[in-house]
Amino acid sequence: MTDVATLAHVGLSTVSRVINGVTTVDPDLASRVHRAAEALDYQHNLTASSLRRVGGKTRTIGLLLENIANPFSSALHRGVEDVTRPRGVGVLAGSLDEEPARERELVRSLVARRVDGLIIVPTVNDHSYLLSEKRAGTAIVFADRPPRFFDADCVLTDNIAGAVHATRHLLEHGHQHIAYLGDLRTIATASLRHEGFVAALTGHGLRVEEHLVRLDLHDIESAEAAAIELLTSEEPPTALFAGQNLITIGAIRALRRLDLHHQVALIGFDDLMLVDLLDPGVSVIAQDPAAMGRSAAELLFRRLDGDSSPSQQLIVPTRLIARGSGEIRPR
Amino acid sequence: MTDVATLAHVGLSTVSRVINGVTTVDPDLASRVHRAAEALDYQHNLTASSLRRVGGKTRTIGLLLENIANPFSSALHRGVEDVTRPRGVGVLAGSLDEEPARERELVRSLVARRVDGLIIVPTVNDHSYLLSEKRAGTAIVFADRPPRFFDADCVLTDNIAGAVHATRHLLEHGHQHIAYLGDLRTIATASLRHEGFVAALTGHGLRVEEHLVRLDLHDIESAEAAAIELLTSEEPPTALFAGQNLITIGAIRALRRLDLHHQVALIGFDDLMLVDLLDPGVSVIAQDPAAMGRSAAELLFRRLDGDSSPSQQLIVPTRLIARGSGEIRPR
DNA sequence: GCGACGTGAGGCATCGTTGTCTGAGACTGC
DNA sequence: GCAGTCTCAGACAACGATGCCTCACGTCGC
Repeated sequence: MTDVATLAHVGLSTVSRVINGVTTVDPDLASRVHRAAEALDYQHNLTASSLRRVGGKTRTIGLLLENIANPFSSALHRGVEDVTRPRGVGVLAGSLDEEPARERELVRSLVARRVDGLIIVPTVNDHSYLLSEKRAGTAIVFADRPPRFFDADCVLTDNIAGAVHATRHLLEHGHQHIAYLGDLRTIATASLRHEGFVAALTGHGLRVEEHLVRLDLHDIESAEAAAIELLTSEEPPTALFAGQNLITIGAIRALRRLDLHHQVALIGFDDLMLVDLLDPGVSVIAQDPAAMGRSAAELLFRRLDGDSSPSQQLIVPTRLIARGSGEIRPR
Repeated sequence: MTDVATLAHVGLSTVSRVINGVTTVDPDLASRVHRAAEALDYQHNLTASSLRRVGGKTRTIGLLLENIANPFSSALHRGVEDVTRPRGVGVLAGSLDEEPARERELVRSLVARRVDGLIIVPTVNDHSYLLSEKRAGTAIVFADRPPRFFDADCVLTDNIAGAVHATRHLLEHGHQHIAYLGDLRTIATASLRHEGFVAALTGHGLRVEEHLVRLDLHDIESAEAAAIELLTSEEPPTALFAGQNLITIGAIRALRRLDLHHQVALIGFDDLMLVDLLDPGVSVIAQDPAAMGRSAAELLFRRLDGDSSPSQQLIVPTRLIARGSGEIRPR
């Protein structure tokens, strides 16, 4: 910048003014500055700029996802990007892999980089560790899962309503023995879905058959194994409700392996690509991760723009997509 | 930091030394500094630090992908993350959506943030615009697609070999009339795959039947339409080779719509989730995007660590996964 | 006992910017 | 013609850290 100033025969401040588009600069000087900047291929340094600027915004936010590579997370990421990009804000994303230590470690490193805000799909079950960051002025929004012991905006899927919807759908198709395959109980969304499942059954005057409930499944293999075990047991279910997309895949595999995919009903929570091409097509409770990402980013920017109203909870509705597997009736 | 120094009754430099783990500090002073930092919940400011440090590394890299949300890109992203994380390096990722203007715009914004390096899956067909960044010391690695008019490391899939492999596989199963459905010709990988297809046919003594070649397909819908058109034409192909995953999905849809999925063979380039559960399973040429991401990141760090040897081209092999659809014989 | 030397702490300039202050010069109104 | 006002450019300090230099102090050798 000094070099540009020297070459253009102007003061340092004038260069700064020109770069920042201040209008009260003589057009002649401005064009000299531009030519000099061009000649030296000068690149504005945003880090130095945000260091000096009042408020010190870095125009960068942090995004903590379960796993960047999974379709739900990456769709959410894209939703966030669609909102940040027009504002010229960068996104530093990281995967937590359900490890609480990583969440804390990544938050630390993002705070050290002085991100303006954080969007977190949390794994930790106590977020009081974020209090000091919040006091320091970092805006924080939670997505998909709510914060615990901490007050912040969040964007959630209506997990209970979705699970109730799925379960009722199966009940309405005549099923009395519905199995539930769920993710780790430590994951808030997983326990809410389980809750919805239980609520729908009891609301329908049925008892939950505990032998048909399998929790703490976290990958395709364990879900497949659990489903096979259930389906080959003495009192097998006539329908399966899979609490999450990898579990749904495991369930599909199990049903096909046992050649029961036309007999036993299946509904999965969260949509999957290509399942419409299977026979039968897999019915799902679809979430809208891209919408969640967009909403989370919008909430974050509202805070960054100075909104200090009480924290909000946004609920994104789910929708049932009937494709065949959820409409199979019991024999 | 000044506050910490005051509270701990030490000099500013000592605080800096303690924070940076310099060992020549009196343990007594060090613990006083740590206590003071704790009490004030002091957070190290990495941006200011990298501004002052010699070399000025920000410990952040930029990653430009086709679209963060697509499975290939997000797997590559995860591969990059797995290498950057242990080094405490952050990743700023962005989607280009095949728009050259976005590539230049994003590179600009990343350079303004003074990233240490860039990993680019390019859309632009002239990368000479990167010369000044390279001179300024930004390490640059290309992934999936090579740079043009610019010298840099790159990590590529063996597109020609993969396409040859797929085509030969179909030829070996007796097909003489193979259709090719390809992505935008402006995309380097797409044109290489087409090239491989042509090479395999001519190498087998066959002419390319131009009426069976459809290029510039970029989404599911256009691919499906093109496939339907081919399959319902007067001289329909007995096998399809789909040049990319969305095209493969379009082809699957078309075959099912026409109920030809058990008659007409199909091989897709790039693997897809769940296609093993379809009937028939879809045979594919699988790439390894996570490995590409890891390799790209490793090449980048080698440069950042000072390696200045001539630029390398790393070729990641593909592998054919036979699942049924590619093994259908012509009638 | 004194100078040379090694060790570790503090002072100060500095990284690349921007915000504030000052002042030169033009312009207006009486 | 002069005071007052307005406009715009440049000098300078500061953002939060680190690198270099200096200096105090203790140790060692002669």
